Amino acid sequence: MPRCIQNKRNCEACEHGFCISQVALFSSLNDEEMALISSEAVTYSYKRGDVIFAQGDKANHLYIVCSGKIKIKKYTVDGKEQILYILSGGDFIGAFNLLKADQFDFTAEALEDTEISTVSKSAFNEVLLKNPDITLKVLEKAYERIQKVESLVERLGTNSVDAKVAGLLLNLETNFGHKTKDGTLLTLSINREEMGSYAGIARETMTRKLKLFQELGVIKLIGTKQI
Amino acid sequence: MPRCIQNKRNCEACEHGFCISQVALFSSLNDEEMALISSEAVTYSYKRGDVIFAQGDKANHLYIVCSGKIKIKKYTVDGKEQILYILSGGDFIGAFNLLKADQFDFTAEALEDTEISTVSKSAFNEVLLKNPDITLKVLEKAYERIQKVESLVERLGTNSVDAKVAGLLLNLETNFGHKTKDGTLLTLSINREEMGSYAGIARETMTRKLKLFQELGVIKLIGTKQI
DNA sequence: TTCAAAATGTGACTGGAATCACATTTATTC
DNA sequence: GAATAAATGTGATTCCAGTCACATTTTGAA
Repeated sequence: MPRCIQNKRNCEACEHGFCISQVALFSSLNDEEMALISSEAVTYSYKRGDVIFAQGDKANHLYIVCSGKIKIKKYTVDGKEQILYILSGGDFIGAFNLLKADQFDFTAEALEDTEISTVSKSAFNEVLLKNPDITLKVLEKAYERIQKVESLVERLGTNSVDAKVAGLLLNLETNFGHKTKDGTLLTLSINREEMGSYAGIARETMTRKLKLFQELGVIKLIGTKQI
Repeated sequence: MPRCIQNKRNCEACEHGFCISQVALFSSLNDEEMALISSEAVTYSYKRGDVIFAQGDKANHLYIVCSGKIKIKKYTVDGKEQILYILSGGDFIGAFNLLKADQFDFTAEALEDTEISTVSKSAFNEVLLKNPDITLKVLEKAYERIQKVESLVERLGTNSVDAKVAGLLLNLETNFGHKTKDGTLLTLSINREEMGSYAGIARETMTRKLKLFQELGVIKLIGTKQI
């Protein structure tokens, strides 16, 4: 069950009551199935810093990001936070351990004002059984996630901190950057601490490396939120 | 196409011509489907150090480890090798990017004498289309892989090198350890360099930490290959 | 069995990131 | 808009893992 149930309600952004339209997974559903999921779905609102679910919580729902951004993170044994993914509109989490209602082994936290639709696994499974092709789409998404986290391993395995920062910037650029006339503009929803936590380095080091990269002319910092 | 085709032949370990029996994925197949895959499958032999496939190779086959062990690794931008997984009998790789015949983004190398059966993706897909329940099993395996690599991220994100080594040892213990009367015996198929490459630290540091752990009485080194 | 090659152990050194402390800037709340 | 809290920048310091060099052991091939 998601936290912050005080804001339980339907999604305002779309006609289905929740954001099916945004999720590629459900694009092949017919009206009936769409209705089934819609009737089951509940949307919640979160503000920056709100915990959506935490490591150890029961994982019996599927979480779809309608709008905003969230971070998926783990805590290392020495208490550091390690970010695994940053999810935005259309992304979902909690769908891969289909039938097993086991526990989350990571925490999800909102990075900005975010709307999340939840669907119970039982409803999701019901649709899945009738639409085997959706299983294939889920598998595709699982593969994408594998690729993402494996390349994160590659970045974390690097010794050079410069390379870690560069890798992070490239990753953020491809996922969240917008092309403009003078290069790619990246509007950050994460602070320096979180950038460090994603790249596996300390906050201060991130600050210093970004400054260094700017001096080298590779990037240009606009305020503290845009690159 | 796998490398080392000089040893192309059928698997000696089982009656199907390749090691279907070992793979949980195929346990629900009927004789006909079993025959289809078997007729397509080809088994190859590798010795320690042999490359099975490399980053950039065309990924149009599924690789099943019949016996032995292999490592799946990436190279970081600074040229270091980073191990992602160690696979042993019954494990497989190359099945998640089903229809896409794209390129491998990692390298597979034998850690010891190893037999690998390969099945073309087209044959695999054919069986998959007729057996939707196998897709679910594939998804389960994908989820297992996600969990493995995500916990690797957690370990690599740790600052404490002691914790990295401890994490590695626990991981190896659960996957490859054998219980004996005085604790768990771990027979290593990887050397100190590779242990370091899995844990994200240098070879010399691994040597030193193992020595330290032994002095602390946490582990006992038997020769260089058993813990 | 011998010899060469690979793996491991070990000391010395160094660099650079983590950490700490605190000033300064930016964001939030009332 | 003022007050407070959070985020960021920055210097100083420390420490420990990476690196290099080389001795020693183990392995494997001839």
